[in-house]
Amino acid sequence: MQRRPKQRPTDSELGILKVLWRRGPSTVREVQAELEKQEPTGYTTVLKLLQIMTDKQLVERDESQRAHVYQARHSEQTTQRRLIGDLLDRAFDGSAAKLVLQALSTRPTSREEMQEIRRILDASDETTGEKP
Amino acid sequence: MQRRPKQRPTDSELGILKVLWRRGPSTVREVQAELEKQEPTGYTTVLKLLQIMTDKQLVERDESQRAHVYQARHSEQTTQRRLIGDLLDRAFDGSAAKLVLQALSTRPTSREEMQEIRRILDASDETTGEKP
DNA sequence: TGTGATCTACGAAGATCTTCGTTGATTCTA
DNA sequence: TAGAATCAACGAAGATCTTCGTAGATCACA
Repeated sequence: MQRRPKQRPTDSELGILKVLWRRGPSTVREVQAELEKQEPTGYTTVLKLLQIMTDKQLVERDESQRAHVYQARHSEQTTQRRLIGDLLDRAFDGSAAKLVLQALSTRPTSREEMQEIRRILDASDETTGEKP
Repeated sequence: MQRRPKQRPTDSELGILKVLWRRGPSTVREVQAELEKQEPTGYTTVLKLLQIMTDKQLVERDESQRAHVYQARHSEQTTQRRLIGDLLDRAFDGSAAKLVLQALSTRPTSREEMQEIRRILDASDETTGEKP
């Protein structure tokens, strides 16, 4: 009854990754202090999660100091893309366009951001060949 | 140590919802037969999941016949929006634009779909006031 | 009518997830 | 140098997730 090892980070793991992306390499204590600002989080809870995340290859551990230093193994952007790819396959038949349309109609988007999206679309046009 | 009841469907539950969206109201047997096409899935496994999904309010059950008939409680579009909103909050600081940019740079998008996205952007422009 | 097929309900096993207490080692400090 | 603080490691508890076996009710039909 074994399940395929899921590389997708859980909610708690994602919370820790966010801290590591923001702070860079950090000790358990430092991560715990950051998380504590948002909601009560025990020290050993964070430690255990980081140990599990090390096993899962989500983070790397530097044991050269007594207080081990952890850092995210993949960048925020890479992780975001994986999460999107995951969601695409699970709920959008793999169509990025479907997801984009839903996303745009769900949340407010600033003018600058919409311009940026247009720029991406235009750039993509050029690579695939623009119509005369 | 109780967790907040998560309304987000799990992967297996999403698989069942997909069938219900495609087929409409269905019996356990019908759902199981559909899932079976993709991978071996036991009858009681599907039954149990549908019972749990009934408790979670993900589906509605019509017990007027011996073979109960289940149907999705929320549309595919509504569920997709919830999943996006969830992902936005968990990994994109709530910014739809960030997600859209990553999605577009991750998966190939057809010309027609890009046109559709532009149309959405333009329509959004009109509501917020176009620049002179 | 009786036998086999089909259905729901129930519980349990094994995996994963999250939290936390305890232990023993190391470091700091009065 | 003795006691306090800090650290990693470990295990366990309780929740959720997924799968499946079994029991009991109902139905089809020979």
